Amino acid sequence: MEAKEILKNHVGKIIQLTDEQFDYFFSHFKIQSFKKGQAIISDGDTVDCEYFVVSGCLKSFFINDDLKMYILQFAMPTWWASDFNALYNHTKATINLDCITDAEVLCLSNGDREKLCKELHPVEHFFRWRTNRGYVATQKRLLSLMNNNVKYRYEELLKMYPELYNIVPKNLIAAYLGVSRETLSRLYAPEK
Amino acid sequence: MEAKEILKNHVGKIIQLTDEQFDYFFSHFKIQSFKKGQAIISDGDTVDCEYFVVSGCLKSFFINDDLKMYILQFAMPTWWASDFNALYNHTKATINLDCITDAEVLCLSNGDREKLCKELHPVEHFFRWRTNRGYVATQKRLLSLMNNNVKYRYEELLKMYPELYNIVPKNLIAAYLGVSRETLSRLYAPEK
DNA sequence: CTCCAAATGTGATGTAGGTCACGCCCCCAC
DNA sequence: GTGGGGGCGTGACCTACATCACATTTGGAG
Repeated sequence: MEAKEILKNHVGKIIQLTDEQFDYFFSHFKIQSFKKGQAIISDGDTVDCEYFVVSGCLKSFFINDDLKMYILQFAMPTWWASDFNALYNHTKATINLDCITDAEVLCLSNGDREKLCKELHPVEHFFRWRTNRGYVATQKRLLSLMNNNVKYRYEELLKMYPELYNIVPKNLIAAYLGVSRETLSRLYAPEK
Repeated sequence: MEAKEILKNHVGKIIQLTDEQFDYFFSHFKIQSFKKGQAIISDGDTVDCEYFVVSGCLKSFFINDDLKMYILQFAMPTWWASDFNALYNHTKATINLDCITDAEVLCLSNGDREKLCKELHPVEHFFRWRTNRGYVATQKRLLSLMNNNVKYRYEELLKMYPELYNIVPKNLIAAYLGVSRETLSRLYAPEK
């Protein structure tokens, strides 16, 4: 399916736009292709865009002073990713975004999003809906991190996103769960 | 200051409404007063409203099977609180909301919020802005929970919200940090 | 096919924070 | 005043997970 179709489908689940409106909306996106391992946003960058994933898989992550990586989000097709803090507040990136697999994305600048939200009321509604979902999901993850052990969190993650199991190496899963790769590896080790 | 003034000030920082528009907006809110310790939302309730804090301090929290409490949010004046997951998705509450101190709130129903968002484009913009802030703040907290130890998180919290130190007992601070009250208490114990 | 790097498994040991138990203080309701 | 419950400190011990070290497997580039 075409990138445009995928976006149209996705947006169409939440709001109705006429074909002309959607064409206008879509005209603000730029399609970009990236190779596995390629960086889209790096720590310290100026962040101008958010990215709608058409194909492939991205990760957004934070690297701490000890070079330990924590993954904020895996972004699969129809997910949106960026360093939203830097994007909204016009600060330098503290979050990295790169490609776990080859990927195609649709790129929308902060300015164009705000322009579109102003011009087309339904678009503003769409982005409110999108952020609501992210907000609620992040709150749930925060609670799960405090309340559940690694094994439970791992199984929840795989239940929610089974496709990750095949695409994403375990060390990255561990970095998402906030645990060392060794501990994750030992979860299903036979009793000694 | 009047509840209406406080809300007007808060909303006015983000969007411009005419006086008539704001009066109309405000007419959908109900003011409510609660006593210290009183519950606003309890686990299992149907959740109809979100709450804008005019005075006092609320907490939203989750209780797990072992009756351990995890605090999602302290809500001070001009903050919004609810079980947003239940509210948006029309499910039963899994999050509780109650009063740490006597409190006055402005209550807005889910239906009225959606109606206002539809009728007044700026209102939709306001709520998008509000959720964006919550989303970004929750992501930061998630990273901090994975990356920083208790002492650091405690000091960050007090730096960000110094007023909590005087209002909120330490066992609740611990429940926010995701740590036992004993550990929090030992943070500044003299070396043995 | 071959080789190297990335991914993964696993043992030994260290440590932050949890849990349980107990005691004190303070404040407010009666 | 006094009794009781909430808030808080602290000792003893426990546990989940981190860290370091090294071995083994695997898959993709040449």
